[in-house]
Amino acid sequence: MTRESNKGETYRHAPAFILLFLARENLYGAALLSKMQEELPRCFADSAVIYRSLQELEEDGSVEAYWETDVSGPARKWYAITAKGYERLAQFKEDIEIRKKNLEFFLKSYKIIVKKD
Amino acid sequence: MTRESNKGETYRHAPAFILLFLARENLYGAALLSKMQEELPRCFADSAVIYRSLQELEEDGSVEAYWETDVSGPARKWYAITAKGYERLAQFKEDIEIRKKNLEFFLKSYKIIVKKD
DNA sequence: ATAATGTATATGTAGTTATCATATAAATGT
DNA sequence: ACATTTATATGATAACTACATATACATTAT
Repeated sequence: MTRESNKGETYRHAPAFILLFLARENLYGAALLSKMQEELPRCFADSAVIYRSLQELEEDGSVEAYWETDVSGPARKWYAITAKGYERLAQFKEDIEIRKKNLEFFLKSYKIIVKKD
Repeated sequence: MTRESNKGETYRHAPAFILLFLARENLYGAALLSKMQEELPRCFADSAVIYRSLQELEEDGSVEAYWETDVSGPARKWYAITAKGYERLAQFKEDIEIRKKNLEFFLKSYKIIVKKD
């Protein structure tokens, strides 16, 4: 492998997980990142992934944004999931179920191969 | 999203799954691809992924190759997993367990959000 | 006043990965 | 001879990732 760096562990989950978190509550970018880092077993996101994915989701119409300027500190751009975002979230869910099955196939087969728990 | 094409669903599993299949039995590229397409819920691999990943794994020392020329049809390049390949497979297993947890987090949260089975 | 710090959004860019199409080659069928 | 089948391999473009860096505003310290 050219890739011995052990980097590149995000696996394109970003939009799916962002929509998931926004389905629970409206969030601005930095808060979204914090929540993900707290709650995900291994968080795949850094601020670049978050902000760029949010931009893409906004262009796509999956989320809507509004600025909060009346708080202390720099303005926050809050995001809310839209009807289209819920549709995409449902599609991601179908996709993730299949991906999970693939991973389960791997782990089941691995267990047989190494013959130990 | 710039990416409305609904393509790009491989998520970098290729080397992990190739090593898994080679841990069960030696295979040549085309046979490996067939097995994967049969056994994986959604196969992420096409022949380009298979052959390029096999090359990378060979350069890496994770697999060894030998040619079979005494069969009908074009020569087959068989692959066997090495000790180093088993090490990498074990690393992939650790990685996949965590990724599975992320997906389970997604599905569990999704279930709560949509409030239906 | 102004300099440093903290919070938040955003982008530059180089390296890596994925996709689809296409190329090469040998044996077999007609 | 020519097309078909099986098999390995690569070219080119698009997409994605990672880490660094930039921009901006407000608060706090000097």
